[in-house]
Amino acid sequence: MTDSRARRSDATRAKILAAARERFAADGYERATIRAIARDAAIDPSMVMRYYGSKEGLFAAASEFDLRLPDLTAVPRDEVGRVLVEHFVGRWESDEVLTALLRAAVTNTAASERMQAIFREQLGPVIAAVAPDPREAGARAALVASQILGMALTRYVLGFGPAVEMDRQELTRWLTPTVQRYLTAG
Amino acid sequence: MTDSRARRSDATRAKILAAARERFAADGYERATIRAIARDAAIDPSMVMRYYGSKEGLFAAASEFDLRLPDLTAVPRDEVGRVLVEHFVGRWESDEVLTALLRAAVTNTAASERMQAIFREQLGPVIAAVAPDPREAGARAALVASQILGMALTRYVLGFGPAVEMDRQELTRWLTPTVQRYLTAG
DNA sequence: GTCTATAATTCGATAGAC
DNA sequence: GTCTATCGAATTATAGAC
Repeated sequence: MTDSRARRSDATRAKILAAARERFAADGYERATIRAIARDAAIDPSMVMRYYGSKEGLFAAASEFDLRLPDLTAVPRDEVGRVLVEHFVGRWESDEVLTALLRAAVTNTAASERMQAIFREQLGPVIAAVAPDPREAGARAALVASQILGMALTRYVLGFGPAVEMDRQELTRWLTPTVQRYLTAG
Repeated sequence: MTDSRARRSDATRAKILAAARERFAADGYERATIRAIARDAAIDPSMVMRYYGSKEGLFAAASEFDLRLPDLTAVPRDEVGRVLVEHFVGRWESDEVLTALLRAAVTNTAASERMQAIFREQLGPVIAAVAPDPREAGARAALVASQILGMALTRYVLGFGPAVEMDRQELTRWLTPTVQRYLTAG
């Protein structure tokens, strides 16, 4: 499995996925065409179909994502908001998959469900561990998602002037009390 | 200008705009086709082109919008957050243009600029009138937009379970302190 | 594994009859 | 004002040569 053919195939697959993430992040699901992705990856469009079967299959492969959330039970209770906000801002700016997922989720059902699954399955349990009542974890996760996704929408997708010009520290300072309250307020 | 031909023309235009708003709100800019809009309006697709010139022209006409924001200077300072949140939630649920604009703005530059213009030109001055420092009005408007648009995204566009199940009162109760702080905190 | 060629759709937009 | 017919372009996806 480590001969030259397998390695070449893996490299091609990786190049396709990298180009796909960029295009889906920049253009959304419909406008990101297989042809453009193949052009960016410097390979033939038919190879994309060969490896991933369809445009939907390609998106599914390109949008796998792990939030890598920290364990909030190891954080002082009055610091969980700041820790979570800083983690999300850093995660958003270091990986374009989240932007691709957000842009695609608005018009593509599969992408929307994946986004929902990420917040429910990855953020939900982390919140359940620190929320006053674990039964409210879903609602609290939705509130956190509304502010985090709203920030990402205005800053990274729509590019609203003042939202883009804000530096990370100022942004974190504003969002921290909001998320802290959504996590722990009674 | 009130003869039968002019009236029929106006009625046709109105039907087209209503169908366009529905389709743009449900499908976004790319997936909402002129053919589908014309089918919904029970007219010929070529009439859409005749009246609005192009798909972009149709979207521009269908997405004109007035937030109808209240005058916050007439509201007690510690109530501006609640008033603004209640107004936005009501506005969002009574007019699908905002949803159409949000869905289209993610992949269409013109829609994104229009959304930005709405928040800058309509929300900006209202905030400048109540913010501690009017020079911060842009940043505060962006923060309010991030929470309002994020709520709309999770609740009306993505349809996250817990965000949809929350009733208006509960939603308002959670968002009010956030917006109040973005408006008036020092 | 990689490519050419093309099928099969679908779209926005136009021309022109009535 | 309304319609039929169609153009030209773009897309996903497939078939098959090399």
